[in-house]
Amino acid sequence: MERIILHIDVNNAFLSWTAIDLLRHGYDIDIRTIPAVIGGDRKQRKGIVVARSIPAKKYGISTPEPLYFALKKYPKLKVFPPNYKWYQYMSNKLFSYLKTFTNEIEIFSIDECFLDYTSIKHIYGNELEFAKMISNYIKTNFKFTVNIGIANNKLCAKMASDFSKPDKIHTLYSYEVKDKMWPLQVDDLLWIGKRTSEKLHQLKIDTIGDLANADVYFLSKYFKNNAVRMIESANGIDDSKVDFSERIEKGISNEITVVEDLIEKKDIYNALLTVIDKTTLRLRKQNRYANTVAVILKDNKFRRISHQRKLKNPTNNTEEIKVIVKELLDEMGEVEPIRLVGVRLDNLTDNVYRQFSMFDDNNEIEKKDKLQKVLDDIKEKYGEDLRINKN
DNA sequence: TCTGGGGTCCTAGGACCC
DNA sequence: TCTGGGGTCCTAGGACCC
Repeated sequence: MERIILHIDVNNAFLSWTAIDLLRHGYDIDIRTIPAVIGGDRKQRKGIVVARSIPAKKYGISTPEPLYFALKKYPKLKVFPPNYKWYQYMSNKLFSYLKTFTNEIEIFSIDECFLDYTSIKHIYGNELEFAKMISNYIKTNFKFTVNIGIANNKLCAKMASDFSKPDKIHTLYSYEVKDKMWPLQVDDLLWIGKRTSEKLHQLKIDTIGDLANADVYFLSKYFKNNAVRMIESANGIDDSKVDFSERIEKGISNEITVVEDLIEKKDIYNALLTVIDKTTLRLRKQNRYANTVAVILKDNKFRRISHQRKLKNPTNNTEEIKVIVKELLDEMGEVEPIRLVGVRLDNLTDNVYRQFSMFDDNNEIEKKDKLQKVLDDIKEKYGEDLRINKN
């Protein structure tokens, strides 16, 4: 039996959700109807456009582009800060509603998901009618709009939801791929990013149809194992399942752009300390442990440098990770002025299987973990910004 | 005053083992 | 004065998504 997959995508999610937030607080303009963007603080060097309204798009404003450029294109542009907690709330509201129909929903990001309609079609009937129904419900009750793509697999459903916006429902059934997808630029195909599309254009592969009919041996010379996947995608072939199991992150990371470039190693390390606190706390909240620790830096020329280390024993202890981060940072030697510092904890496991060596003091390790728990509890109680004075 | 932050997956090359 | 081949693990960096 052929599968029926829906891809549901919130139109201009962050901007729409901020618009709703503003309206409910008495703001008299719906920022979806004027040239407006959601953007970071330029003084904090976070000045990029995260989302833009459709009127802003008409001035050529795109995402993610520096706010500086966006304002040059349209100086009267309205800029609003992001509110991620609110976005998460709206996101949950949407997904909870969709889960009243089926649990076969894969949350792809904060504002989009796949829904496997195959097994509920006999209950709710024709998928197009169903899509219209949920689309209307969301618009009426949640005050934002979505695009819905309907297809026989995830890839085509996602491609379809992207066709034209906002508040639209598109189908891209397998038999429609040739007519609806092949004429599009190869750049529009999922998983074909900037680098790959540049290479493809050099090879005179410009449309998705060109790629669909390209010779796999020819393409393998340039894209290795990817070539097969790319050609399959262009033909609208995708066997991947809607994965509705609870998503467990493989690794967690935090990074922060610093206000002024850091030159001294000790300043870089100090900036990393705050990041480590944040990341390790997240890890402990999940009751998990990291087997790999990585330090990530971005220099003033926007080059990323990273060093990582696989650990002998998994840990989620802040102090232990600080020591490793320090060592990794020292390993990196001389670096250019640094604008971003980050930490990534990888290869996460649920249980600590500590291989205590006979030289380790088990009591010491247990004490450390207990102290960590006490500190976490204090932070929980008094807020994360509390800094404990060490004497 | 130009360029965020959080993820996943892949690859090339080196180390090391048999 | 020659020097394999396969496999696994690890690291650094790149590409992609939102």
